[in-house]
Amino acid sequence: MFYAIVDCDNCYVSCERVFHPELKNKPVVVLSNNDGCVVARSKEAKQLGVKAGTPFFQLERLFPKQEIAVFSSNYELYGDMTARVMSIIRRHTDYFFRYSIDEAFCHLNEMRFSELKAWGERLHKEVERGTGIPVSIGIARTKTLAKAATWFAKHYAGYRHCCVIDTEEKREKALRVLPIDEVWGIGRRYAKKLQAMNLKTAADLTSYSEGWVQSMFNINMQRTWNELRGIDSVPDEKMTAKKSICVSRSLAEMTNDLNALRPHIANYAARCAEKLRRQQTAASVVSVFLYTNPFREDLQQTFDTREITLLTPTSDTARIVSAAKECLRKAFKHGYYYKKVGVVVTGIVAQNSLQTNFVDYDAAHFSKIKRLNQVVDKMNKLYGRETVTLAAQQYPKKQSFADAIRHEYRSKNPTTRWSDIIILK
DNA sequence: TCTGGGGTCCTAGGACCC
DNA sequence: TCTGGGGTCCTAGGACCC
Repeated sequence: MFYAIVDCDNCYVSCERVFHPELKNKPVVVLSNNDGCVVARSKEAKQLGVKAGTPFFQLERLFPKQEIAVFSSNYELYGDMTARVMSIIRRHTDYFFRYSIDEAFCHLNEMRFSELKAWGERLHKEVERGTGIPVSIGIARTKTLAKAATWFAKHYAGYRHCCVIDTEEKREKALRVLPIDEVWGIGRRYAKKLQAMNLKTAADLTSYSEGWVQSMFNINMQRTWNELRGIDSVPDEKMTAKKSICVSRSLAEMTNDLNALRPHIANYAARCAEKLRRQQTAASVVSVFLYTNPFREDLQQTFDTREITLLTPTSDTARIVSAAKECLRKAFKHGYYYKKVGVVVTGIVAQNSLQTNFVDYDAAHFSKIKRLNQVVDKMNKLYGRETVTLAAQQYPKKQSFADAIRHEYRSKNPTTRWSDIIILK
């Protein structure tokens, strides 16, 4: 069996470019929420030396002479575009699962090199034709090697967007070229540690014994070591079922006002409930956290969190919002300026296997609430996200959830918003 | 002035129990 | 005077991913 990983190139930038073809071959970046820092860069922006995570306010100072196109992040657009990419991938394989917003792993049966290569090149073409988004494809016997293959597909045009590692010779050659810090599973910290020991490529790592790797690092590095040697060690299940759901934001402005935090927390809690329902699960623990701004060294710092365990797991918006509001009230401390706040739900179970607590359980009420939430989800899907909300989710001054954070350079939503689509007569 | 968001896993150490 | 030992559970912190 082979794994293929299909990865959208510079995903957010590619999504924006579909509707701005004039930006092809130009430096483009996409910013995080609040227009905080750079989260996606086009190839040209990378070549200019724009680093991931650069704060936006530094960009102009660092690149005064360059014309760089800048977009605020527009997750509605990226979600819709990548869903289209995924549906095309689905048609090309018997089994696949989404790994992140812009990546999917596929299982491929035993095929010869020429067939694997042709499969990848065909998929690339169809995704590009169907969505306008370029993808890179890596194929190998383990997920880590497939990831390595996509690195080659992206870095060498000769692979025509698809690199296959199907023999021992190719595996060994690839490892000798792949820099240690490009290995999937080795981040900045470990890369530094390995480089300090004079290990520079993936092959340098695999030349050491498993015992050495285990004693110097941990079980994760041992898995990576095995995967690089061609032994499948990262099971699919490890990467699918979600154990927690979190919705959080940095606020546009710090606040020490409990009332100002309430609508934020209510909205994040409501979004958690929606996510639970979408994946047909329920949660039994609701928690809220409040951070001050770590960059403001002149101010007192605090990290406050509270959680509540519900008698029965639920995905009901009203229930989760009210629990979150209670957490907020208990966690909040006067005299601190909070900057980042969020809601986390854990203790997640499948909705159809709900362990109900009989003290808390009323079948008729339960099914009413379930229907209510279904109707709300449907309306919000049809007419836009905040068509129906709880009063607690309302911001003063009729702001919407999306307006409550800064998005100065946001593109329109040509694929999902009625108002932006030309109506045919 | 301005510094993202959403996840997972492992490990060490403390609390607690018998 | 002398200060057990093993198991489990929880939490915080640190590492990783996109």
